[in-house]
Amino acid sequence: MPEQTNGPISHATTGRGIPEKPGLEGLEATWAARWEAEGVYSFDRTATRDQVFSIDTPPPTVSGSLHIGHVFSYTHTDAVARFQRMRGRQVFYPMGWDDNGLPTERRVQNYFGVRCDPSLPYDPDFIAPDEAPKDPIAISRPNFVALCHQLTIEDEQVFEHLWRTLGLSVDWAHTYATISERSQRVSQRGFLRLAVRGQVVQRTAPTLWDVDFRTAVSQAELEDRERPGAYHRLRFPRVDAEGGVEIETTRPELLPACVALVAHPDDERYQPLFGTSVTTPLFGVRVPVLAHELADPEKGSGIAMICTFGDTTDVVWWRELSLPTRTVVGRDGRLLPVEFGTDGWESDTPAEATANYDELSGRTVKQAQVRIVELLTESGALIGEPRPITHPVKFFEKGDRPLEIVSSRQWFVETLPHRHALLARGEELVWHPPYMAHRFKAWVEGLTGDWNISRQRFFGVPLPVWYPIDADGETVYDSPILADEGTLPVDPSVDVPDGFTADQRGVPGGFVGDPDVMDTWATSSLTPQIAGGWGDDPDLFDRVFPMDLRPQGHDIIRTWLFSTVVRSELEHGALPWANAAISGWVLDPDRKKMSKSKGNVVTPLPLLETHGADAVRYWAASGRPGTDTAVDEGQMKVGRRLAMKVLNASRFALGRLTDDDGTLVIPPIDAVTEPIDRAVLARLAVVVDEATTAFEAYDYARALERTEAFFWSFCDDYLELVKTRAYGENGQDGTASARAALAAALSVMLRLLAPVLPFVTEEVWSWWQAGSIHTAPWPTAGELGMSAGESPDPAIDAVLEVAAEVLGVVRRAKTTAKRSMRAPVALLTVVDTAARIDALASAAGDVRDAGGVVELVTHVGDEPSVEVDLADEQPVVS
RNA sequence: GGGCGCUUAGCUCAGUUGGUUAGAGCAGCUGGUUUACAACCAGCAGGUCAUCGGUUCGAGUCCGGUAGCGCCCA
Repeated sequence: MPEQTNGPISHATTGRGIPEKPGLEGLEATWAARWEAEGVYSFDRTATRDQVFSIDTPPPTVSGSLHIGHVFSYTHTDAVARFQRMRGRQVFYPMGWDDNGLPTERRVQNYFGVRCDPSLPYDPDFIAPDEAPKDPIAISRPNFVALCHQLTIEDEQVFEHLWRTLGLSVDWAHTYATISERSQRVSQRGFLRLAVRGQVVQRTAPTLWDVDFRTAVSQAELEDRERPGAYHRLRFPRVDAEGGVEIETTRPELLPACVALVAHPDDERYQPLFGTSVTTPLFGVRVPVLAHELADPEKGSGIAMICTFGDTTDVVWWRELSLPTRTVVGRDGRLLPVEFGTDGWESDTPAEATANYDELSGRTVKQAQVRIVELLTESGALIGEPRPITHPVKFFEKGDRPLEIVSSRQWFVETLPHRHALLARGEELVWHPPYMAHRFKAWVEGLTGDWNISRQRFFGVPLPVWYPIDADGETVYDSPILADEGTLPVDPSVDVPDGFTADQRGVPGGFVGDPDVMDTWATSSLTPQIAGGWGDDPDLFDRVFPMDLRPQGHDIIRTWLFSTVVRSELEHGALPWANAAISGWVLDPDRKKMSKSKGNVVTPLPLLETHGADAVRYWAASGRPGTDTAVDEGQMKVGRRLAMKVLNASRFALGRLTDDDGTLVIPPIDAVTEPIDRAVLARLAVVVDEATTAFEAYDYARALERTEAFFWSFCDDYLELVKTRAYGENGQDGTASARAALAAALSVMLRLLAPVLPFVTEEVWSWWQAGSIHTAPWPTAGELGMSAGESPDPAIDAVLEVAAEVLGVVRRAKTTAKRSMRAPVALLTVVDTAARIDALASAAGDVRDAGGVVELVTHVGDEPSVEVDLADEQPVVS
């Protein structure tokens, strides 16, 4: 570890000296390599929990494209991490790669031109073709998974290069991947612990289903999309009375799955019908007319048909009204074969019903809708023409066709029973910015079901479960065989449960592995446990968990943040972290949301190469917490200008501290005696307080803004005012004062800027200081001769204020007269209050030097004025 | 339909418990280069703080209404 300096200044310079022509080129590669070699960011795992600042970093999806949004939010986190490190905390800042799940599957399919067919045997000699063929090659699941691993390793290297170029201060020794063996072990262990407590259970239940991916999805993965549809008005004849009931539906093809009609209990139109029955058109199935509050009297005719299942409301009705299940939509999105007149499919007209249904069987829901409308029209059950509407339809967020709801056997993590506890955790968590807490609250309050974690996919963490096969060859799902925790991770399609032998797989009296994998969120919800070594490294875990900080985007509050809180609540009865810092989105330069389909996604590496890492970080750190921010190359140029200014101003300031023989002379802080020098340090002390307070509240943007504003005025005014005195060539008094102030101010400013501009500040630090600036102590007001929270002495502060103002008037006069800034001022006459004249007197020499003033005359008077008499010009009065 | 956020200079944004004349950067304009910096410096100009009303001695700031934009959830 580099040694930390105690004060701001080390008297014997240990740096490598000031370069003639400093530059920004190549700083990223140089310092990234040096930091790695010297272990500047390595986590000291002997630190106790109160000394540690631990961060649950979002593992980026490595199969996704590199996106400027990554740079944005990760920079915010890194700035906070660097601040905490300089404050003396041991920062636990691991990086993860999210390579688990569907995005990787899709990328592998497209990249190699393959598709997974789990029925095929493993081919040990399979090699992916160099170029993806037009028609995908079918390969076995083990071959497919191998390709997934192969590709993610390449993708991870691309990301790591980006992070290192950006200068993230992560400890690369703690890197993890969500599909790695350890992640699988933690994920499966988490599942088993839930299973033992009965908090994850298997049941057959209505499941949101994507017919293209052929997998279940969870509520958190839904999104609504506006789609055209049409209301079809259908007439249901009454069973024991004349007349009929007219309902409206957007999904007439689900008529054979109808199990009831429903209206609002207060709806007077339908109250006489409650408790009676009607029959479905075409199919002659008797269904009851029932009452439920969720029926909307304003919608359609005010009475709806309940089908198993058309939408999530159907599920609620089905469950709360204890209705039977008639499944017609299969997992491929086509209508299943049905024989009316059989058990569960009773009909008044079974032959006719079956004949009608045969017209639909095997068709997709879309095709079936066309056909059933024709049948309904012929039979006269369709009243009028279908009425076109646009309405929100539920999609899997990665899917292309509307979700269906099918009844299937799945594993569910219970969430609904813990809703109250989860809401309490949401209030306990400190949100930055605070209003983001609403998103979490609204999501938890809107939960409609437990969390389905089974996915019928190939690349993922397998459920660590087998099932016995009875003597008749039937799988006994009710008696799952859980894996032994000591054997994790397991793959039930390869591994054999205790008490069985491999040749008993799939035979009567034997066993079968659960074919499903877990939802990626079932693993990603455990990133604090994975990164912290839960179960594998309890010593580490105790030092880092619960973590201090979860940084993430607001778009994944309902998924990642929510699921992580659920798992920590169920497993540890605690929050997984104390703080959540929610970053905004990056918008394209025209402030539009970036998306692949729009083709406006900005990739980060070219920007880093053009402007430099510090400049890109400056742009990112200017985006306030939680605020959406547009990509702004102008802002990056400003950042680069700031970095250049840091180089030049530092070189200049340090040059003033160098004696003729080239040695750096830095007087101690108590050599600062001149009022104007004391004033600048007092102002800087206020900035230190402000920046510290801001960083403690995770407001890196405010800290940067305050520091930057001070730095520019420091360069524009103070540096100009003291440059001559600091030289000590004119034999002036106060040279030591100026030098001490310059050195102290520079040291403090560099450290204030270090979290945002790690490269240029480290470069300058290395000129004159030992060790890395990133492990140097965060500056304090105390080292500037002030107390924390102390206000500057007004009389002292006025010296800098008046001097800067007068200098400004002199500059304006020269600019107005179109003269060089070097043009001499023959006579400068200042009239002001006695106090301000006194203040100016304290800095008279500096003002004369900075303004090129030959003669300075001051008067006390009621009407303040500054008169600038340039040689050979008319006097300019201000 | 419910909730959250936003609206300040041409653009992007600060403006913290209400308190002098509302600030910064970018862009624009006018000038200036040889001992830190032309990838620079100095200066100038630019605003009915979305809108209407209320509280107050005093409102960009607090309260209410309206409009527009964005997001989340139904």
